[in-house]
Amino acid sequence: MVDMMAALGRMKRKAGYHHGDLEEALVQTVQALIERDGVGDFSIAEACKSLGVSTAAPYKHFADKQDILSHVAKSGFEDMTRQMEAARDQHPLGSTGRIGAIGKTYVDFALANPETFKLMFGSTPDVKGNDAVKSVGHACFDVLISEVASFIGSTNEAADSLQVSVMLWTFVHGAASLAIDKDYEVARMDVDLHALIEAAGSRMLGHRG
Amino acid sequence: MVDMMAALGRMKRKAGYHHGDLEEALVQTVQALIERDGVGDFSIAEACKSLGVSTAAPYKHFADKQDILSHVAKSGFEDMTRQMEAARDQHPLGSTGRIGAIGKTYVDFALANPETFKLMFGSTPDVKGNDAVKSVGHACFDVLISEVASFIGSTNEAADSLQVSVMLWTFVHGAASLAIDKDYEVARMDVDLHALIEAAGSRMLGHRG
DNA sequence: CTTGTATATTAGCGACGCTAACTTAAGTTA
DNA sequence: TAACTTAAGTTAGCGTCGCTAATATACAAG
Repeated sequence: MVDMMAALGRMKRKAGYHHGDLEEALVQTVQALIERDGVGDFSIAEACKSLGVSTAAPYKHFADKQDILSHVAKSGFEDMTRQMEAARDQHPLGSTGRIGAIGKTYVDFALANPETFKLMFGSTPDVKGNDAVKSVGHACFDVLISEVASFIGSTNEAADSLQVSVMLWTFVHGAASLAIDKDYEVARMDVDLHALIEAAGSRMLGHRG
Repeated sequence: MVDMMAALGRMKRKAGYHHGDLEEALVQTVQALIERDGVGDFSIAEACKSLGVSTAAPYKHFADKQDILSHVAKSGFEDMTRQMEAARDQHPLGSTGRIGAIGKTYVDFALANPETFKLMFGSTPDVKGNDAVKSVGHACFDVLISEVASFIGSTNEAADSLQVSVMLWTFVHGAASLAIDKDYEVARMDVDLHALIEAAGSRMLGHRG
């Protein structure tokens, strides 16, 4: 018993105190469990078991379950922002390709991390109210919004760029949501997501009707 | 004690057996609790308490919690379908007003029953796999899809009406989702939903570009 | 080496989902 | 009406979970 615990401890210890970095390890483990079981069905207890710590240990690092979820959501926004910026930067300045790349990355992130995506944009009050989450959320939105704004703003058509930004975000978010929830499948529609987004995007960025 | 129980029983008895119609009462009570607490936080136990039955009673009518949720989702689709048909029928045949009315009802239903809406379109496998839910879900989709199809089909533009249907559904679903999850607010955008939908709808039903 | 603090443990409470065994009421038949 | 069947409810209890209190332990600093 003591031997096992000591061995486990050695495996996970990296620096500092007993576990090493239980806080970061918990966020990663919980994120994996959320993707496997869903936000509603995962348990902190299982995360503890797989990390070899007691079920009381997390409460030295987090206030409660919602607090852990907030950290997972924050990490998700950081990842998403990085991916959107990288995709955007592969297209020349001022081109519509930059906007398309951001939108496609938005959808691809949702498909790759559906439950984390739902956590990020769902309405759990404690997560949404968290200041750190709000902050990284704004940074993430700004990548899309400011890109659209700069493109529309540099066009001779004087329509408000904010309205177009909202329209694009709305559409891309709807596509991501219906795709990850398998609603297209349930409605017996097989949808080419990237083509769909391109078609809608050109209508919204083109002449107004 | 016996008096209390007898009195409670009398209050709720309407027809048939002990409670009257615990099955229907549970679906309604659970739906209300879901709207108050969210799909993830409500409890069957509280529904039982408020109905004056033991916590074991529900399992004479439902297999498990997911089964109750499926019945709530089914009821939601039935309500939504009725509302969409009623709104559609207030506009003349063949007009775009019929499509707009359906879309607006979709969003209004989501705003009025946000947690039920998330249950209906979220990806809980047991709920989505339920045959009764699938059936009423198809009926609901068909109201929108067939209306769009009949409008586009009667137009001289020969584009596939299915693509436009998908685009409209996607947009309306995104607007509903971002609105009920308060994501527009978090991104500091105040959005006039009906105007947004009208603007996007006219772009999608208009000339392609 | 002692002291202080961050980190972890054990033990346990209350709520929940669900089951097993039992009781009661409603409907059926003689 | 009395006996039987079955649907609908009860009580008791198991295992899991979120979270807390009290306690132990490892590291850091003086």
